Amino acid sequence: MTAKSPSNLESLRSEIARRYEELSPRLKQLASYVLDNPNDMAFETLVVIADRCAVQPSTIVRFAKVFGYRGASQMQRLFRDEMMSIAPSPSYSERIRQFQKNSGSVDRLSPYNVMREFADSNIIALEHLKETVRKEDLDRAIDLIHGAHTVYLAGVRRAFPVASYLAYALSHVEKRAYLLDGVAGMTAEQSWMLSSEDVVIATSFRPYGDETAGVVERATTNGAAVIAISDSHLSPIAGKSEICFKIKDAEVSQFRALTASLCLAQTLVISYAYKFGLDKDRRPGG
Amino acid sequence: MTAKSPSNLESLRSEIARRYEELSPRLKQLASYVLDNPNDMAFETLVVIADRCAVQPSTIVRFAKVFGYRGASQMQRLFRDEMMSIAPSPSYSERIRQFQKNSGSVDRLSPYNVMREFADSNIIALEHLKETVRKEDLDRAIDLIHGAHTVYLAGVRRAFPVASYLAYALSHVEKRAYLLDGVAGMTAEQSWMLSSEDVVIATSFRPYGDETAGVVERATTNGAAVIAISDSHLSPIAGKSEICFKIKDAEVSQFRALTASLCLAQTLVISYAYKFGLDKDRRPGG
DNA sequence: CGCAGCGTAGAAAAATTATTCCATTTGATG
DNA sequence: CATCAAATGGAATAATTTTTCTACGCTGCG
Repeated sequence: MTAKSPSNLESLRSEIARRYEELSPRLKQLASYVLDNPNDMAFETLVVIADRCAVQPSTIVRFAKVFGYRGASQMQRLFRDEMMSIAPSPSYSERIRQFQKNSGSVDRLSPYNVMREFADSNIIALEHLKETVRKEDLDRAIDLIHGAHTVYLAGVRRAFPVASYLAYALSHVEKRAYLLDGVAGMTAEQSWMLSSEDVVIATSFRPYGDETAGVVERATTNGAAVIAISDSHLSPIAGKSEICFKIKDAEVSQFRALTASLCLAQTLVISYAYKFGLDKDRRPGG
Repeated sequence: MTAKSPSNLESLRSEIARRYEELSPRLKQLASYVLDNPNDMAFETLVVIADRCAVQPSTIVRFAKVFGYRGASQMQRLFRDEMMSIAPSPSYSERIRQFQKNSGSVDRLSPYNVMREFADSNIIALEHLKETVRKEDLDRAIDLIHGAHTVYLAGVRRAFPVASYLAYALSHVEKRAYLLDGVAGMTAEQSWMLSSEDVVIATSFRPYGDETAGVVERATTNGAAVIAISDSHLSPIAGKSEICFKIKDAEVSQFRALTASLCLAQTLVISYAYKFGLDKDRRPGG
């Protein structure tokens, strides 16, 4: 009876369904509960689950063993994993950890391997991005951009490439865009122009630059909406923003990448272009 | 200390953000982990969480108490509830079906799907990068950078973020780097400085900018080595360069990305840092 | 009617997990 | 430089959760 145990929820499900008829009454009872309440299975303790389907805790253990698991905990893990993969922040850190564990060895620091490692980390970051960015935020951001007279881009140091890319790309989809580049130390003067008709897209990563925070400050004072791209809800720009995209970019031994942030930036621009006019045949990305 | 405790994740989040500054170092450490890894909070045991953010289990309990909970378990419940509400009854196949419906035809241009498509394309581009970049080129490029007195960065328009990122990153690993930004129309004057001791990293994509080509021209005249990052061996900068990395970046309906190029840029900088000194304890990627 | 075999409940034991407590460190202040 | 309060780590303890085990009851069959 203790043979192969299904190693993913899907196959466990079908296994339960398949063998349902041959189960004893109590196990049937439990089986249908298991199929109907996967999230209880993921979160609750045996006592709670047992209680909810009027069964003894030990029955759950028996059930798990019938399906080839060592114990109920083992079976529960399937449900948790499943949930993890659906849920908002699907174990980014977990995957990174896994990945970094694998890549330990002698020649790890050779340029070629650094590149591979970087590429892989970025891939993970992009997958993470797909799973964490919320539809609604994107939609709102794009509407904000559409409504704006001019979009101002703020970002210094590591965030500067993001800001400059946005300025470039927005101009190419015929959206008025102004890069607050601080040339000639005129950040303050530049941000003075912000009005309630405008939108600021501020990008800032730890350690947060004062300049960007200053721009955001000024923006809120002047009534301009702020879209933040940042790495934490604790960032000084997150609090004052209309929408905050929390991006988790790849990191290889302390060096952080921009891949995910730029992917989001591109999404914003292109979605804007798709949604609000701009002749599709043109080549804004050239 | 045991006052009102936030009763939903959202308010806990903002409460954490609000009081972040007044927290002790360890609690801060935990706080940012808590904000960044909600699913770990929901699923893992205290020991595991504690381990992952390099803190004692007891610290988590203390943290929970600071925010008004009776214990860590109480606080964890919030995270679980949140997750529950997000994945109401996440019949797996149901979800899959949902997803596939979304990504077919009608709604393909919705921001959310644009982002997914973009992320996927970038992933493919990164896979491609891993396969096409040659070890030897990387090694030579890094040696060139090492040998250079100063590294000059050239790149306009779409290539500008790459150049600016390189300038930023190189400075942070203590390599003299100078961004030829063309401010005040001084590209010519700026590139005049190039000497045979220097190296130029020139980035240029179709349609190739004259400015960058001009810099490369000047560099070869002055005897400076050129490392090119471009999309074709036929590009005007490819011919005159010591090394040319041919990058195929992702492209979603005419809009091209920068992911692969930036990944390569990061590889160059970090490999350089690994290979030639720089105290590893420092944080150049900040 | 008694016996065998399975299924079950529930208590007891084992394992795991959360919390408390105290000694030590840290950092600030007079 | 001594002193104190706050913060911290880590072991001890408490709570809980899971698993095992045993005894009981039911059902079918000789």
